[in-house]
Amino acid sequence: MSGKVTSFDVALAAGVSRSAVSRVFTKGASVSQKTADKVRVAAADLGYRPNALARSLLTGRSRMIGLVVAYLDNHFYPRALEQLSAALEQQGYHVLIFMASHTEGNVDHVVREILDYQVDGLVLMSVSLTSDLAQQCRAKDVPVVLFNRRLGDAHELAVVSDNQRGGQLVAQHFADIGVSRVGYIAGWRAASTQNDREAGFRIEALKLGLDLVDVQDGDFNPDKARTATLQMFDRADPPQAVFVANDYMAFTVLDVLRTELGLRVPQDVCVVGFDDVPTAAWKSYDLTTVRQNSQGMVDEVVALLMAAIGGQGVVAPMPLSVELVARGTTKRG
Amino acid sequence: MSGKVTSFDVALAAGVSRSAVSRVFTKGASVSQKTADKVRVAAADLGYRPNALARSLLTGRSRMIGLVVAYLDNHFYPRALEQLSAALEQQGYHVLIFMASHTEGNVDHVVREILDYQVDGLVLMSVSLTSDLAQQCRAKDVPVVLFNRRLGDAHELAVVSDNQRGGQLVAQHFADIGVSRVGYIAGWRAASTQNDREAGFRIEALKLGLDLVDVQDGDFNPDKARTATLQMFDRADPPQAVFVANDYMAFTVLDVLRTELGLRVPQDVCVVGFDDVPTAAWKSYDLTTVRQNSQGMVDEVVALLMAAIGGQGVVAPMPLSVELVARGTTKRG
DNA sequence: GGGGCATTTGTGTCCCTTCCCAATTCGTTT
DNA sequence: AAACGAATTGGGAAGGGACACAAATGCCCC
Repeated sequence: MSGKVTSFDVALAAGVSRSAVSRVFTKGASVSQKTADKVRVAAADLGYRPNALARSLLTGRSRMIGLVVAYLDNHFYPRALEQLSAALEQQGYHVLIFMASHTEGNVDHVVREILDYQVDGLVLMSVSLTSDLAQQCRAKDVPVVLFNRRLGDAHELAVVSDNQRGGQLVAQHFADIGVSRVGYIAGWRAASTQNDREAGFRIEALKLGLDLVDVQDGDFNPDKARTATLQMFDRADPPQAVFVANDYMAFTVLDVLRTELGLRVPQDVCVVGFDDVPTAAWKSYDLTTVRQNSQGMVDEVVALLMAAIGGQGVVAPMPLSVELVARGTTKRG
Repeated sequence: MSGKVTSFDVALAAGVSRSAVSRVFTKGASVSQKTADKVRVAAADLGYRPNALARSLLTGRSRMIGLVVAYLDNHFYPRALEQLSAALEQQGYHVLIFMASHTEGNVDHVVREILDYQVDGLVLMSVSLTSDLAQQCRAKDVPVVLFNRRLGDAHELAVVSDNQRGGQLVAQHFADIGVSRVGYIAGWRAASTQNDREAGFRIEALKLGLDLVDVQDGDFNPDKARTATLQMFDRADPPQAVFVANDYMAFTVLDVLRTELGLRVPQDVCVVGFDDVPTAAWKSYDLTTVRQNSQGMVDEVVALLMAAIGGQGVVAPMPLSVELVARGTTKRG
């Protein structure tokens, strides 16, 4: 029976005006207790709920945040998504999501579509934006927050971990456990996370006198990581320890080392990943890794969004601190 | 400069009326090539894009689908989410997502909020709805599709696999590989998937003369699954093979068997899961499992939604067929 | 009881588009 | 060239609700 109940219907039933109804559902509006009750009864009776679209059209705020996410197969992102969604819901925002995995390179197209829905802000998880479109977002006053990626733009809002420090920690850990010949399996070369992790690792390795035997490209892709691993160990003096640019690849690396190459971890070779996804703690992998504070990153993203939407000038925050979690894949002796 | 560009601005710039502009952006409207060009140039010039909210308000279609998803830590759902999102995007729909993991029991509240945004349809992934709210959705003419769960309502739209057949396949597989004493670690007892899998397994096990030594509750929760496993194997004659109600728990079961109980899989005990999530194929687990055709399920969901939105009467489809994928955890001899 | 102030209420116009309908233009036919 | 049907165009309304403003009511106190 309640096909389309409008504020007018409720007003009629409650014997008040449309605005009275509106005010009852608008926080902080001036309504007497008596009318509020009348309206609320009538509304419940008719099953009325304000039309969020109509409201948004008028207020200019949709209370929707657009989210573009690329890799849900990397376990880091489902968790981040879950946390982000929860944090935004708590602020009364909803998430309009878009999956970019299959739309390689052409994220602009989908971002524009999301923008059509008048989202109040945009979060990009490991996805880039052309500076042209970033410009448009700024013009439309839609804040854009990058999650787990920097592009290097001057006034971009990016939330990242201290990836360089993470790489550094790995090198130190290698030194601590007494390995000297090390290898690195890189992520996607265009990603700031990859480059920062590598830089930190290289610099610290050099400082500690570690011998970086080999570096291979893994592209944050398990298949590539497999090839990279085979390549890296197809030599007389393979590394004693491998740093893999993220956990997702590290799992494959471990599988290849054990299953295809018949090596024992950590006795024959040590492995360290990056992210500390839940799977890393599973006993079959028990992977030593650098933990990203994903909840902290998400909180920072939300804080940034809220501030920007509120019209406050915001600046990109400091990189979040990371910590090395030592597990079985580097337990020697 | 393009703070808020409306169709009026474009009309002015192109020297036509608002309606002309609208028609250019409405597929299948009658516009001459000449005006279309003029408008398009002006629009591109000003950076104009139609306001999806205003459009929806008028047309009564938002081209948004509400999605409520509970467990993103179970690897089955990120993949399903990715596929669903992709399939809907292809149909020109967008996904308004809501995470229910933390909002135990009270999904009604969030569904109502999503409904406020005038979504054209609703997908619930392993989440239930009170019949009261389901009634409201029907009244509002918003189709609700259940993914991977049945509730048993007469005219509910549910997309599920043939879970009973899946349980049956597992029992047959156990018989094939020559084990007779078997165990079952159950999922959440209120879930139709759990009950169907168990029923199929029990019936076929009985038929084949397998001895169902023990059944423990795992609640689809790895922690519970750990306890369940310890319990199940704390006896003189433990099962030779265990069927676990989903892969997500099965991984933990494998870890417990190997690490905590020192058992060899498959030599000492065989394990079979359900879902065939990507992780099941990873060499460290190499888990025998029942494959759910997740893409097929998603396609069915989308087809159902599109038909219902299009006003066609729709009925719940047949359960999708499953297949047993034999891997290392049941490779005996 | 009336003046003055504060609170509550209703009216009107707007948010941005799409759709309906009437009016105009175009192309074609006899 | 007139006439006619088809295609295109612009004006006005509506969709559901919020906000500004003016009107009305309530309240307190002298």
